[in-house]
Amino acid sequence: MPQDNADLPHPERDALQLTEVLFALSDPERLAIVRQLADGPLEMAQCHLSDPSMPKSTKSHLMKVLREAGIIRNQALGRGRLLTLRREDLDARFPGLIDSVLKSSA
Amino acid sequence: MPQDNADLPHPERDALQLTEVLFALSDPERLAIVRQLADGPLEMAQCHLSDPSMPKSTKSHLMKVLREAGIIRNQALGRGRLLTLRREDLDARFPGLIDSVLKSSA
DNA sequence: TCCATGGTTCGAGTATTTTCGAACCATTTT
DNA sequence: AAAATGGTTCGAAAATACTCGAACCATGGA
Repeated sequence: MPQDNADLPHPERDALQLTEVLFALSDPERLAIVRQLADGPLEMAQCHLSDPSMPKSTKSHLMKVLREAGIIRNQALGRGRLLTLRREDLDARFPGLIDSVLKSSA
Repeated sequence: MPQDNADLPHPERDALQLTEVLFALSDPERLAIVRQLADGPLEMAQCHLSDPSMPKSTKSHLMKVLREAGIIRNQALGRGRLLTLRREDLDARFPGLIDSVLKSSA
């Protein structure tokens, strides 16, 4: 019986709030995650943080803030999680924002 | 003896931090202030907040966060203060960022 | 079926931000 | 010089956010 629940809530495109997005991006660790996802989806286990010894609950919380802001999609994949930057939604809602943030943080 | 002290510290252009800027912009009240300054400098007394009854110490603190992030300049003018969006510094450091934020919040 | 792997959730403690009054400072006006 | 105007700074209290262990959940492999 695959795909029971384990599905996390994601805000609709139209519900994305600029200030929430900016807040989520204002943390260096979260921004680093977003940058890793800029080149395409990544399994969460392959998404590494600056501090490799960080507890998984903390890592999970970082992802939650990004997901609830609508910046990333977090879906079940095998026994792990696939993270995707919601670039199309972000571009539609806040044109140029993600591009400039990614370029500025390069 | 005019212009004794009363001069606040402002970060140099090169010292601006993207995450600090994003954080400062992530508050609705602060973002609203930035939008008012988009059309040119404004005397602080003429810069109105969503809640007109907000104490002046709170207003001053909002300005402090924006100033310390390097988003606005706050200089003495007469018996008040002149607020200026540091658009050139921001554009030089984070091309397109302020434009997209201003457009997205319009 | 049992176990290992990868993650989420919850709760409590900690740290950071926000809020706001009181005190203070500078400039202009009277 | 005194008072009014416009702001900053300093605490301290309240609200938010972060951190992390423990418990739990789902999937895949032995």
